Amino acid sequence: MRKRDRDSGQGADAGARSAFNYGPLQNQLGYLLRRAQIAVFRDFFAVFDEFDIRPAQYSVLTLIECNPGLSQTEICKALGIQKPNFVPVLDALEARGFVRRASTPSDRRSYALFLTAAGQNFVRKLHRAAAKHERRIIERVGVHAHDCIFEVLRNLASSSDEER
Amino acid sequence: MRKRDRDSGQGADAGARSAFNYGPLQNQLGYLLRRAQIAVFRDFFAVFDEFDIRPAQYSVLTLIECNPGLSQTEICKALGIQKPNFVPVLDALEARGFVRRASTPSDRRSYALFLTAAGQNFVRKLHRAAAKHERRIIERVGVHAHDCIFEVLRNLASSSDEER
DNA sequence: TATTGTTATACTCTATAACTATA
DNA sequence: TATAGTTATAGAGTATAACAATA
Repeated sequence: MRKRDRDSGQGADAGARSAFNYGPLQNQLGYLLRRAQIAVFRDFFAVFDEFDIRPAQYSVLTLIECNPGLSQTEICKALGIQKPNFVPVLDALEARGFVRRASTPSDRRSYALFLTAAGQNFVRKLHRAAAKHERRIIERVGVHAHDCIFEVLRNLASSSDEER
Repeated sequence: MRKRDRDSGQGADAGARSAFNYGPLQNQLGYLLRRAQIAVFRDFFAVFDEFDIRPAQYSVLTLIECNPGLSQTEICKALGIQKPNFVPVLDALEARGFVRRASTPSDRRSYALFLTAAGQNFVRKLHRAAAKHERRIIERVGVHAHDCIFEVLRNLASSSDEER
């Protein structure tokens, strides 16, 4: 069965655009941001399915790759994760042999985090998948729009950093 | 390999801008979209705190307001919510006297949803708060960027509608 | 047989308090 | 005393199977 074009048969609305009136929601950034993020993550999951990796795990691996030796607290701060919630995430990545908790001589409370050789190899594959995913998005919205939106999103995202 | 030269003695990084290297994440829409959405929702919560209303509840009230008489299934379709998850959401709004489940004569399985008078009054207050929230965002990113980003976000969001 | 609203359930994500071992 | 990592726990959000009433 098709969509159930509730507003009778006008061919004008040919694209079978959603028949609902979203009112003020249509002009509210928060709502659109959430819907867009869900849609983009859906594509992310499709591309990363074969690797059994979630967005948060990918960002953790990338951050450790680009900043070897960071502590757990620092990674948490960088990604906006709570320390207690980060423990099982890291445990899983360590159990799969991608990350190493190295004890630090200077402060025996904390660990310095590193990718293993397997982890480095793995994250390179992930980056290739991520690039493919990103190309699909650019193809959809256009290069110019893609560039333009980044500036705005970085601006918005940084507003939450400020209050810390 | 370099060993944590990050926190040598830098006064150079005066702005205390984040000292982390985000690598490829900086150029990935999914990551930025998530961070931006979290930041925007944080402001939403601040503005809506006094009303004890969450984003999903606000969107439900708005959709019923703009489309009186819709069934639960239709609301779910419009907002991308699973039917079982929608039941407690609606229960709460009904318990607070904002929404009415009206039995429909034509199909006795389904309810037609309407706002009560109190609900209509309440949602108007919410819209005013939402407008205030939106003005804060526009003030931050600029009118032009705000307009530009909407087009792209709607495009992205609609990509998930298509596959249903 | 199919659909509407519902219950039950499970899994993820997120948030907070409190513990331990170090500092 | 303060901090790093950890444990336990509780609350949202999300997903699926299955049921009763109705179509």
